[in-house]
Amino acid sequence: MNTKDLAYFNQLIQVKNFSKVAQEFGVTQPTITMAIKRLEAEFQTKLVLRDRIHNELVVTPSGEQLAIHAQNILRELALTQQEITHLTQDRTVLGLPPIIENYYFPRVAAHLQAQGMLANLQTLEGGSVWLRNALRDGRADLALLGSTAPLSYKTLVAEEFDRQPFNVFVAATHPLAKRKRIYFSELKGEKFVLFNSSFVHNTAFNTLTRRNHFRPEVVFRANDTHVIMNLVAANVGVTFLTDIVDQHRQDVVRLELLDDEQPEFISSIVTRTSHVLTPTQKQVLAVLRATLGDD
Amino acid sequence: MNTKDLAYFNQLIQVKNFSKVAQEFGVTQPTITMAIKRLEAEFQTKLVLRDRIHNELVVTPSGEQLAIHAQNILRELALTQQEITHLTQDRTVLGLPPIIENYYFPRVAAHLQAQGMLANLQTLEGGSVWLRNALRDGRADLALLGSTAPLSYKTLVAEEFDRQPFNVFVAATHPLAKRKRIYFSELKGEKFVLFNSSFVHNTAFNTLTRRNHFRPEVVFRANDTHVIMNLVAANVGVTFLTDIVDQHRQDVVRLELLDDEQPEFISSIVTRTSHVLTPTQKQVLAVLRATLGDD
DNA sequence: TGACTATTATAAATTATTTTTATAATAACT
DNA sequence: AGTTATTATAAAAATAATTTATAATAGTCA
Repeated sequence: MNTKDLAYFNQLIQVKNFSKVAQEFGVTQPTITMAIKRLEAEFQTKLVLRDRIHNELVVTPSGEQLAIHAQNILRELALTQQEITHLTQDRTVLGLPPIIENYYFPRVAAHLQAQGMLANLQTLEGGSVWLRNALRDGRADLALLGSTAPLSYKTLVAEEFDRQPFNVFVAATHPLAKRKRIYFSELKGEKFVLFNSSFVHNTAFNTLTRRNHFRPEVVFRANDTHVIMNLVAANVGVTFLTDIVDQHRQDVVRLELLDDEQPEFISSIVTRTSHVLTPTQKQVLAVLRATLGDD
Repeated sequence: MNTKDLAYFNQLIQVKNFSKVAQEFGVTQPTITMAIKRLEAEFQTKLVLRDRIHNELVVTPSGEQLAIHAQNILRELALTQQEITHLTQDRTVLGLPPIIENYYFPRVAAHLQAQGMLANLQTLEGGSVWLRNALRDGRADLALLGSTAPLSYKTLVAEEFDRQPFNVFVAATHPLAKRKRIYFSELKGEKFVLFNSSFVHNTAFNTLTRRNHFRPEVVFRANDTHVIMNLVAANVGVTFLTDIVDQHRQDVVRLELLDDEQPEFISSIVTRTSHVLTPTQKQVLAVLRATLGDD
């Protein structure tokens, strides 16, 4: 079976017009007719029907079924091409969410530079969820990801290297500032300044507010921890962050949480199950493990 | 790209001999040579190397990479064929682990029979783990599966319909028989008669023994709950089962567990994410939901 | 109604691809 | 050196895919 036929079919399912598909692929219309016929013969089933009454193409259940698998196969082929290109050109793309890039990466970068590996290394920035998908479809080869629960996917292998509790930060002048430890429920009624760009922080925060049955009043959301800390220092509100973004300021106090079963910021080195690592990628991985592992 | 080339390549990786692969596929040897050349041209990389010194075929990293994806693609194609066959022939294969078949299925069967659907329905028996794989590769279309944690896989959709706590069963003459509820830790030192064929029961049991730091003395394992119950009645040992396998006997007493965070026997209706259901399969699913859902 | 349009199907010719046949090349083994 | 096992190469043959040209079907509109 030719995968080209699957590509034709996949496109036909989308645009529901043989002639348009032919145009898009730069072939003539009978090519598409024949391709579909071949697939119908191969799977011994009708794939599309012509609804003359409403003048449109109807996809049979078998067609729907094939469409799903055709997509999977085409995705798999594209990924293969991506991976082999990275493999032969010795390209290494490391996915880094901003928080992890700020806190963990400088340490790693020094070691990588020392071994002359920073040159071949390309970084790809984005949120943890976005990067997970980038890793899945081959745009990245390795990634450091944050999560609240241990990552577990069939297509990805995650290796946890750090766990950080979430903390509450309040202005030094805030009534709670004298405390070292508080329960999250004590924040009921507080105003919050939150981190916008981190899916992980927000997930953890939402878990805690839901568990403690309150609707938080979020007065501002920022993408920069410095901005957040400045607002907290000015008593605009309190915030909820991990210690790894703390700048140890005089005017802001860190409070630990006393709650049982707190969410944690879990950092993991993640790779694709199906990916064969280049020597460089293996080295990068080794450096990541050595640098981040014994924390 | 022709998937036949992937099949040739996949086989070549296994047997590492062009001539043998040709034989197995009933083609001549240059066919294989050419197929590999086509793939190497397509992906612009060497896939295999000839190690003249050790006289064997070496697979390059790119080759390893392609091999992984070739397998995935071939599996996907086989699954497609399976699913379309079931779809066009209106075949429905329902996977049932023995415990679930005994307890839940009789109720369902009555309803299915009433609607004349029992004829087209084929059942496939096997352990929960084995059935999960059968479902994945298309040997089954639907399955009822037991598990200790909610099932969550990318390729499968699980719909929980029941949760049962595990219980301990002891002979009526056993010292613990007067109790209604016990802690699992109180079973330290007991002899156990266990269920052999259930992965789920064993997982749950192991979790509890590990958590309570003891090595259970298992004196017998059986595949039939009646055998187990007879042994328990005869005070050969105590057992650990869900209530759904209980036959409400006079000579055996059921004890509930008082432990926090007990494992549970979770029963789910499971289907494949990629699977398009036939009308019959939809009906079967509806009956399953209606019969099992409002418990 | 009949000309016109948009769409898909069919058949023969053409082109491209795959497989075979025949044979060469390489290197290990005796 | 001859033999064997293995893969590569080249030309011929066989298959398969695509195009060209045209038919078929049904809807649209004057």
